[in-house]
Amino acid sequence: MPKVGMEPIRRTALVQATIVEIGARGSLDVTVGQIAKRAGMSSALAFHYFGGKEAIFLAAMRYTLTLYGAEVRGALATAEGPRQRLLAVIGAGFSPVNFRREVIAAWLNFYVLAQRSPEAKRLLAVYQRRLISNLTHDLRPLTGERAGGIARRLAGLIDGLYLHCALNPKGLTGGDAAAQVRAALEAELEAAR
Amino acid sequence: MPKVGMEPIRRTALVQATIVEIGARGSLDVTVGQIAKRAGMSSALAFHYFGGKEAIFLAAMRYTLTLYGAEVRGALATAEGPRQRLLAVIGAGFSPVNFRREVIAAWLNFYVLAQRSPEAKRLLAVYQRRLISNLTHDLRPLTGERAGGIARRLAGLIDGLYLHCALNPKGLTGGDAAAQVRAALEAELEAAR
Amino acid sequence: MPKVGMEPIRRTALVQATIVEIGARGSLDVTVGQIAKRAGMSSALAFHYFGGKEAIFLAAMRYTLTLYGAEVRGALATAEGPRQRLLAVIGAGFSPVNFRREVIAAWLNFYVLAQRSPEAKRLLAVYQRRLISNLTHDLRPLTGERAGGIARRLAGLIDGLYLHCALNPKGLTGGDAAAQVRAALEAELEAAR
Amino acid sequence: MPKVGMEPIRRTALVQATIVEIGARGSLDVTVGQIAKRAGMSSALAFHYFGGKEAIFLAAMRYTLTLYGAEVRGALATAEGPRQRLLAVIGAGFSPVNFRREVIAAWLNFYVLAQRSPEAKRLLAVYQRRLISNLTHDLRPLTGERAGGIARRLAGLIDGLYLHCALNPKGLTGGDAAAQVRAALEAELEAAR
DNA sequence: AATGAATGAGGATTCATTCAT
DNA sequence: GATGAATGAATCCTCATTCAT
Repeated sequence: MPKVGMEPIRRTALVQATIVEIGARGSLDVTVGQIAKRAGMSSALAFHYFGGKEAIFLAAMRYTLTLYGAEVRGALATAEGPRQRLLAVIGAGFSPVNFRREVIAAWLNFYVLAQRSPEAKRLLAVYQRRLISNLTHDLRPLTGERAGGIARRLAGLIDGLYLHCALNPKGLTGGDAAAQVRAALEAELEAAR
Repeated sequence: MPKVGMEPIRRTALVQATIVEIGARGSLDVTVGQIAKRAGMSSALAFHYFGGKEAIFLAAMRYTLTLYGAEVRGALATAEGPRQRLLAVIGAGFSPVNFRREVIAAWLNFYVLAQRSPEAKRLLAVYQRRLISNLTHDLRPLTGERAGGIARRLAGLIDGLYLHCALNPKGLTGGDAAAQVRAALEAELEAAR
Repeated sequence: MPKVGMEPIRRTALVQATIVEIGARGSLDVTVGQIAKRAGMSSALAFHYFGGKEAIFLAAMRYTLTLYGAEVRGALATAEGPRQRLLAVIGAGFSPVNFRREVIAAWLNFYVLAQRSPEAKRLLAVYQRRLISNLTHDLRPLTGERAGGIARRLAGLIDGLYLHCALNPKGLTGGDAAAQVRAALEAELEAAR
Repeated sequence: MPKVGMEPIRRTALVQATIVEIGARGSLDVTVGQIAKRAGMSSALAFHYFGGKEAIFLAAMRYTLTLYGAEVRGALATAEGPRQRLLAVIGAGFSPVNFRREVIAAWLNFYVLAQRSPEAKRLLAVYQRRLISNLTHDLRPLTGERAGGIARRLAGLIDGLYLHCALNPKGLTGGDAAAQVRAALEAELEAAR
């Protein structure tokens, strides 16, 4: 029963299905047919809306990064003072929305995608730059010129813990991981005092 | 002209070719034909020796992990005292042998492989456990019961920096990365004092 | 904004777009979507008017043949005497209207279409019969019973020169080609004297 | 039962099957699967040996042109004097080997292929050049400076008659067609006298 | 030991065509 | 009258894997 204005609905369905499929199979070896099926349509329609598999992947990346960005902004909105803001930024990455099994697996595979897709690379680079920039901004009042280095280390730790969770989803909850990053932050603040 | 005793030579050639190919393409989407060609033999022979593509990948993982393990042991052999030993463990991961573009890309893809191959997962888990165990062992005399947490954070940071290098090989040298981990170590030691 | 009486306009637009597309791509591997797009409408509308791709092609053929026929009739209208009439028939095929790159390419592909479509075959056969009949009619007063053979040869030459132009549009202008046919006519007339 | 040295056999089988299929369907809309099936192998093997559909088509063209060229050379070998040689060249194109339904249909489609494939275009151009050159060479002693024009007209007529036969295989035998070209030759010689 | 030959299965992509609005 | 939505059926091409030699 065809209708008008389906495009955004279909696109969103495909993007979400893509993340789920990548998460389920743990790799980008996902067929457009699988994605389309999970999204409840034919693969031909997926091609119609996205033009190609790569474009679907990139849309899924953008969607994920947008979700993450929204979470960060939301957390920052209510945070007061640098310390609270740092905790907000850290917590956002491990919030239930972002720290789901499939999303984590998708992240991992976005790094793989970035190896061959310049646009994917660019998107990840933007994410990293923003994260480091956010952290640096709020570390500066607390740690002065050390802020940049600390931010880089915290960002590295965050991504590393994501990697560990991609390997062992059961072994490390989002709360555990966030606690680890907070502990690292405390240590760095302590050392910078 | 077939020869005897070729097996180990062929296997090694294939394993190294596998790492190079994964590095070159940035993903596990590497054909057995490509690997075999780079190793200078027919794909049929690759199958003869390994029995399947998965087995080739796993052999490449074991090879990489073995190399890494040897580097760690070598560095530990000459290190004296916990602090030196910690620096040795940290440095091993960023030594020129291990911190090469293709090896880093291969590592990333081993995490992907681990999503679908239990054996790959096991190998990576062993690696992580050993790393954390090594770090904990030498952190204990310096930080007591905090050692476990710190080790986990340092391990996470190490893997996270690998991830960053997989994304931007030019932006972060092995030396830079190692310095970051050492800085984190210093901060943790400072805070634990 | 739908209007009434659009049918003939739409049909003509589609038919002309078809010839242009066949000319541009040099083959019948033209999608209905491409044709419809060039004609400024959706492919669904093209189906609405023609019922199928084959019918669009056949309409394009009829259009082309009609144009050609009109050119011939127009040239004959002012020609006086058999010789003038022969030159008129010959010239019509190489007139600027018919001897355009895309029309020539379309002709070639109509021969291909005729291999599988009986209707296309019929249309081309009618064209050939008329051409030979026209030539024979005016050759008779000049060459008597030899007229039929000469007509067949002139017709063959005309189509052969079209073929050569389909291959190398730059190498042979319409004027050159017409001159060749006229030269052949002169030779035949000379020999028949 | 795999054997060694199959490549030339397979290639030839595919090339011949290609001509038959193009002839049977009357167009280049032939699937590699159909060709491979008729040649008695899987389509994967066809790709293995040729690398792509286009390459199969081009090989079929080269095969056809080579066959034609051999026929011409064979006929010229026993011909004495310019007139005999001209008749030999003319006859070769309509000999039973070349003037078969499927070969004629293939020729037609090679012209279509030439619209999009530069290599196909080149091959046809070489064929035309050789034909005209052969004819000119033997016309010169008989017709002097008129030779070039006559050769071009005869070549055009030959290709045109091929086209007519592609349309109506029953209506014009190879013998009829050859007779027409010979008649045109006589007329030109007569007129040039 | 080594490989050329061979294929089945699968996957991205295209497209003619249909249909509800 | 007109179109966006939708898909089934191809089709090209790839690739892991097997096998006879």
